[in-house]
Amino acid sequence: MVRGKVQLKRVENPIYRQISFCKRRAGLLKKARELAVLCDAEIGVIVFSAHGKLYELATNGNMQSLIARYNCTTSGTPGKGSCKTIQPQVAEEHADMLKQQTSLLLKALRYKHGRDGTSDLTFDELEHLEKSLEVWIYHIRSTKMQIFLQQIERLRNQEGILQATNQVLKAKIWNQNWGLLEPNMMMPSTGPYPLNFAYNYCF
Amino acid sequence: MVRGKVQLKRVENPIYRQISFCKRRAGLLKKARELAVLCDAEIGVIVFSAHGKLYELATNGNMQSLIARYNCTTSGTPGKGSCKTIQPQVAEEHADMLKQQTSLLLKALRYKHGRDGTSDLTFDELEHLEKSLEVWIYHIRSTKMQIFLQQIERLRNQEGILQATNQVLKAKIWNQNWGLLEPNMMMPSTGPYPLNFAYNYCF
DNA sequence: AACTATTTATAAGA
DNA sequence: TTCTTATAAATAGTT
Repeated sequence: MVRGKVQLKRVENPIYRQISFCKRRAGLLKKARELAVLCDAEIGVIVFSAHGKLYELATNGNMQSLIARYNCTTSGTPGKGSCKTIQPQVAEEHADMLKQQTSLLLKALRYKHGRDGTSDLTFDELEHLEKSLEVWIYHIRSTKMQIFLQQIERLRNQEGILQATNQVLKAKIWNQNWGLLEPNMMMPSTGPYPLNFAYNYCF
Repeated sequence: MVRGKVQLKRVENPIYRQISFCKRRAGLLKKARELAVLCDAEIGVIVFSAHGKLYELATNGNMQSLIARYNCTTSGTPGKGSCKTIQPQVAEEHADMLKQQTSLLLKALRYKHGRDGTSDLTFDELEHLEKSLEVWIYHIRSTKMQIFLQQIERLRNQEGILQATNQVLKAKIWNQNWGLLEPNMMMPSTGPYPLNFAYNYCF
């Protein structure tokens, strides 16, 4: 039985802590379900036990769509700090290299052009040009493949959340079109929804 | 006072529903905080009222990191269904176009090459080649710019969540390296963490 | 898992 | 809204 008020501190006995965790977790999820039904709310609860086990509840049946809605609602206040990425640097290097080779080829062609149809380019120069072209093609292909492979992997990972985001955004747009929500919902100030919609949908 | 058991159905009177919502929401968040402290759990609660207002609790102080951890933990079971994207199609078309022009240019160079250093290409043919090259460059640049612009926008949107993901994953890797977690945590079967880490970090 | 003495939450009233 | 209070619900410790 309960002896005195519960102290708001970690239960030290690991057995009791585990029992408490089970009971209170069940209680929390029950409360969440009740709140959702009684008050017409949409609720998500994520619980990680001390050992990393995940328990979850999404009253709409889909945690991803709830997270998507959460991200949409909070999109006006994105996390600060810079996210250093590797890929853009690599692609930038490739781009610079391609630009150099482009100008080289154009220069060679213009040189030939200036000679009024007759070529001064030697066999070796042409061979060099061909090799450059092949290197160029190689880099274009490898860059393209890199991008595609990463796109595919990323899309696979993000598929669910983007779909859910789109559902939420489509619902918002539908509601906007039909004017079923109050004005502040029709023109939310928390984020540029059509922009996010486009980017999330396309990418 | 409470009269009889509460029926698990929507409170019809909107005034009472609103009052119930406030009280029960406060209760739910309190329970969540208690569970987190008493039982050493990490908990996130997201509540959307019927009118779309957001209330949230993340016991670690950062909902994004919790969502990131959630996504990592559930990454073994991604949402089904296809996410149609526009960008890959566009890029594929560009790629095909580039491939055609590449083979065209190589063919022209090989033809010239076969003539043993002397050019049979007329001024018009060279002009055509130069124009093709310029079109090629234009498409490379526009494709590249498209990709970069979308990358930038997407990175801006995803910055926060990816950072948080990385924190969680780095922590996992650190724990793996130092063996602080039990074996099943050191080699989780729910997803390829290093792979996800790499992709999230790079892209 | 089940029990039960208590604490805690909360619906309705003020 | 906030406080009060009667009652339902949750749960800590035990079995």
